[in-house]
Amino acid sequence: MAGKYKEYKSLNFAQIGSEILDFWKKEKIFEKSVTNREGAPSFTFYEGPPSANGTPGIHHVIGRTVKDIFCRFKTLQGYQVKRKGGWDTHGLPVELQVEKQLGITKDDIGKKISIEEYNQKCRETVMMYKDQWDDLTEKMGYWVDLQHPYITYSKEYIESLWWLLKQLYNKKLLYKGYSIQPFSPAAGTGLSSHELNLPGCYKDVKDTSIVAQFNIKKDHKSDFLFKKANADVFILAWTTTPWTLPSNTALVVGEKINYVQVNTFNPYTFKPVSVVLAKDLLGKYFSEKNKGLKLSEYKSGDKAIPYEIVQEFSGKQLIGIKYNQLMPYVQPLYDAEKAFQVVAGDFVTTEDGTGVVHSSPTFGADDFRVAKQHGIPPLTVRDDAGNEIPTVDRKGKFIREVGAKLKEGVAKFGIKTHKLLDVDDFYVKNYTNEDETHHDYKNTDVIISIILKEENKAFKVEKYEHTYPHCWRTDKPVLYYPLDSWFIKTTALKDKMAELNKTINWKPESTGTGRFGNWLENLVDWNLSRSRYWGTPLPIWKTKEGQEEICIGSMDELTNEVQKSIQAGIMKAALPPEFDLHRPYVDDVILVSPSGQPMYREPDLIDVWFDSGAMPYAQWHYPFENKEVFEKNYPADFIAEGVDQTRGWFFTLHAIAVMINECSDEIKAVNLSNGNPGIAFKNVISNGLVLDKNGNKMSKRLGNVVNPFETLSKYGPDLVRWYMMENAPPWDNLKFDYDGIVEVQRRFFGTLQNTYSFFALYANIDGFEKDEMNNVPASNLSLLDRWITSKLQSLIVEVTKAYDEYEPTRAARAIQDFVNDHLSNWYVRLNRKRFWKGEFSVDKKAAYETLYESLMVTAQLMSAIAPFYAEWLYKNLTDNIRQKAIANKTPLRHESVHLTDLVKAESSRIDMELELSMDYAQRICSLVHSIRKNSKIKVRTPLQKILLPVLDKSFADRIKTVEDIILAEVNVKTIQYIDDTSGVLVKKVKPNFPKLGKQYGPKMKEVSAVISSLNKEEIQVLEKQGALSKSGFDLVLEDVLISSEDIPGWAVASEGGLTVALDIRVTDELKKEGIARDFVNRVQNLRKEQGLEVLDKISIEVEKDGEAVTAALTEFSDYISTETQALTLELKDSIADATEVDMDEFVLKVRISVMK
RNA sequence: GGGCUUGUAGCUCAGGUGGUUAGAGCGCUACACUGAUAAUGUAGAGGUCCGUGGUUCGAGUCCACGCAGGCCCA
Repeated sequence: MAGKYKEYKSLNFAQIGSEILDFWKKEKIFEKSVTNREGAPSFTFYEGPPSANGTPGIHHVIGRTVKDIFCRFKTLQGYQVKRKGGWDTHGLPVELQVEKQLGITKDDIGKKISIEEYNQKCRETVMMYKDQWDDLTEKMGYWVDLQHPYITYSKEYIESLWWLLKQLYNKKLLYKGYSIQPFSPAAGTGLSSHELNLPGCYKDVKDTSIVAQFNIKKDHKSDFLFKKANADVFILAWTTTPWTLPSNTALVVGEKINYVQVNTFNPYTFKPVSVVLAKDLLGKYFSEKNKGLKLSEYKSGDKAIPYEIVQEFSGKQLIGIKYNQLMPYVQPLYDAEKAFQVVAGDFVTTEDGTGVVHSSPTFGADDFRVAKQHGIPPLTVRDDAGNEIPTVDRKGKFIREVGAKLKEGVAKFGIKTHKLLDVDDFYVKNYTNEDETHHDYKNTDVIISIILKEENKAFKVEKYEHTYPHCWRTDKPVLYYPLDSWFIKTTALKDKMAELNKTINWKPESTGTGRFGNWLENLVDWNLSRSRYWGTPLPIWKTKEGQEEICIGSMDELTNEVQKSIQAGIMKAALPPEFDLHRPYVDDVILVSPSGQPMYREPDLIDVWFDSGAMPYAQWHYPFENKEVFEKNYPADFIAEGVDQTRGWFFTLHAIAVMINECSDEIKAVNLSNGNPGIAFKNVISNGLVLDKNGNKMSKRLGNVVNPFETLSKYGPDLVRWYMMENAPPWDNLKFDYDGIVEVQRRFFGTLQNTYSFFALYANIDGFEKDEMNNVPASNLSLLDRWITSKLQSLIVEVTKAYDEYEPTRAARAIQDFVNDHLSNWYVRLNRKRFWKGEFSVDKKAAYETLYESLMVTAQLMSAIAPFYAEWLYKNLTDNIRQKAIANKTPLRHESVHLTDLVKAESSRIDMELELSMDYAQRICSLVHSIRKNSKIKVRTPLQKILLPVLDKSFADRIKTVEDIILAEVNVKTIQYIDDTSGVLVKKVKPNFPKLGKQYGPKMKEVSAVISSLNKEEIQVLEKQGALSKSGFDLVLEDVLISSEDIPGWAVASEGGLTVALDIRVTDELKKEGIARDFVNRVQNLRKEQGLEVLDKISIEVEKDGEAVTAALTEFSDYISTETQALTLELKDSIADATEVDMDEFVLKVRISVMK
């Protein structure tokens, strides 16, 4: 014998984890799983790079389990799955961590610390927790190439990024524009969102707020407003920043908000006006107590102003309406015909103001975005150099054109100010430290409101307290201000992106169509610029005046340009070979323009999301190296990350892929040959969050954070992985509960382990050894063997389908149901005797082989989710025949389950009829058990018969094939099939609602009443002739569902259309047999108590006790002897040292002894 | 505020296209079984299917409006 199957007293899943891990490492199984498939079709997976400057958490375990599952399964299916690890190394989090470590701020960079030192520190810090990450990756069994990862800060990676950017640049998809960002005029610098979140930045301040009147132009769209108006019609819009009113170019309403038109009077000029505002905000401006006042009776100057609501309508009706510019000081530079109209925006609320938002595209991010979407121009002018600038300069002061108009207004309306204000004195906030305590001091907002009041353009002016951000350096108010930025023109390919998105298989679908799809529809250009230090530099050089520029797309190109620069006498020396592309070195490179001017690099870095989104190309240093590898692995078949990556990595991958397909002929050719319409990934799973067991977010503050390392080492990786996949689909949030892991262990792994132990125990006793070359022919398999084999084949089909459809939960549950319900609780339980009884026959061999195959295939199917235990199981099943398998080149020659080829389902071995029959058998047994239970008759007492109502012949035929199994399982002698001829069966009918509903609809109640009223004869007619007319309804057989009535006088149970009756009369004969079986049970218990081996033979002595017992033991003595391995069974008058055994109804004295 | 999403037994989850007794596992209780025994079977208790309206002969399922949680974005 080559070797026994290993038997285990107890099982430690964590220990299995570490043992298998050692095996994998020692034998390089992961490496082999990739190299083994050389030449096979490739399945491409892209690893989204984590950042190693934070520690990994439990949520990384679920994300990486999802990734790992499909890579492993595809390998099992025969694909080659290369998976390169990667690290995200740039960006703000790294910078912040360094600043925290060094105790510095951004301001100190270039002063206390050089950019060079700072970036060096970033480079060191970024891999701070790499060891922990690698450790987690390994321990949880996530197979990814950690030896050759891509690193986003590497020179090669950056070169690929530059190449990509240059492709975009060449097609004019990379351009310089502006975006609205927080800006501090006092400090003269932009602020990051992080800086705005510093404590104390948001302060409560009192500002002048204005509800301004925007005068509507009459046209076909606005006509409905003029029909009800008594005067000019105005839309009311509220602002807390009156200084933005001169640059207003649009009004924004909510499409779903309800608005009203009100005829009333202006409270400052007392002129009649007709105003439009949100219905919900009416009460803010019109007092209920003035409701009764008549408009006709109003006299100028009256404090109580009458009003009349003349109509109500939705915001939708206001869209497209034009109005006269409120403060016509400066005209738009372009698209003037689009300016000054009403548009819809999703950010409009009815919490404050008027339900209408005044929009100034140059000074508000929302405003800017909405204006872009609707093609509304900003209000800008050209400066002396010809650049487009907003109406407020970088010092926070109105430009002269506006200043001049304001100065006129001050003079015209005689506004008193603390000093003479000239055209250059109108600062929008007090940035010049004017004396605010001066009694005539008026800030610009106040001056604007006075002018508007005088001009009948202000409906209400009041001080308003709100929180407003301030610059942490200067303590002065921040402005939202247009700042230069480089953009990728994603809007140019917006439709293409949306269209191609439809070719991507999203799990769950809603993330793709909803979250991602909607996001694409509302796409704005991608702001690429970051004013930082540690990141990929923008490869664009410009002359001082900005007339000439160049975008560099490779190291060669840069070297070349530097050479030119040296020749022009600008640069002194060529770049060293190890030249670092980061700041500050790259900033020292000064190139020369065609006209001989020096060109300086644009100081921006690019958004780190571009780094990660470019990984399909940059991970291979494409197109400078590895072209073939890239071509073979583009696009990805599969990616997976958290749902929070939807607008992050998922977007940048998609956006870059779609754009580069348009920009690069090379990529286009690759896509063409790969049949790729231009996407970066075909299938994507976006997994949910991991919450604590109560559904709360994990946080350090709440102290409910689950440590992944502790969890893995306590339960072992497989239990954790299985639990995460089996419990709920990964895209649902997971309520992480240790109890769930314990349950998985007991319910699934425990059962599977028991099944293996059972196999090993008896296989070793019988000396069974798997022989791949010599299997029992199918014709020698028992019914149950064929059944579980069929189930197993069906399982392969089902699990393969689930994995192919990226449904890991369905796969896990199917495997689990197979093992628990079918393999363990039915096949093994019903077959136990076959394994321990008798000689090593063909039938016994068939049983071993069937169970063996079930376990082996289970190991394969589960190996993607629980790779360690599956490996362990596989090795226990196959290690002893490895050498033979290698010699014979049979499937089990592989040392690891992860190197095997998945067994293919054979349809010839699937027997759906049998599966169906067995399903009936299981259900009938359950019903009989339930009757026994209710009648208090234990299973050891045999019963005479089961009555089974038969409604159609095929049902009876099915049951007959599994009759023996049912009878043995529930200890009953026969099944009697009863049909119409028996006279016992009473049929009843029920309406077949789905069918009838379509036909009768509203008459449903009548029909079902008629059907319920059918008597026995009528049912018979319907059944025989297939049709019946009653009460005006023509019924056919398909209109009803026939089932069996309870059988009078019998113990009956029914469930799901299946009815079973049981003869519960216990005859003397049955009673005796029951006693014999009880006796066997007691003897077995004694054997066990006395610690006998399974193979020990015994002799039994029993003290005589009444007729019934004597008769039972005599009559069934052969049976008893066989069951208990007794050589003799003697009835004696008295026995010394006898054990008293309780037989429920009486006590027997028994002695057993071992026979040598 | 917007987009997406979740809400079914004490807990974790199933419940194509609407069809009349809403299921499983765990947990709990009781009984049984016993050559897998730290396993197994059966039964019992446990539900306003988040709420309110609507469509329909019929709604856990479809629609509308809410409520509560989550994510992303403002």
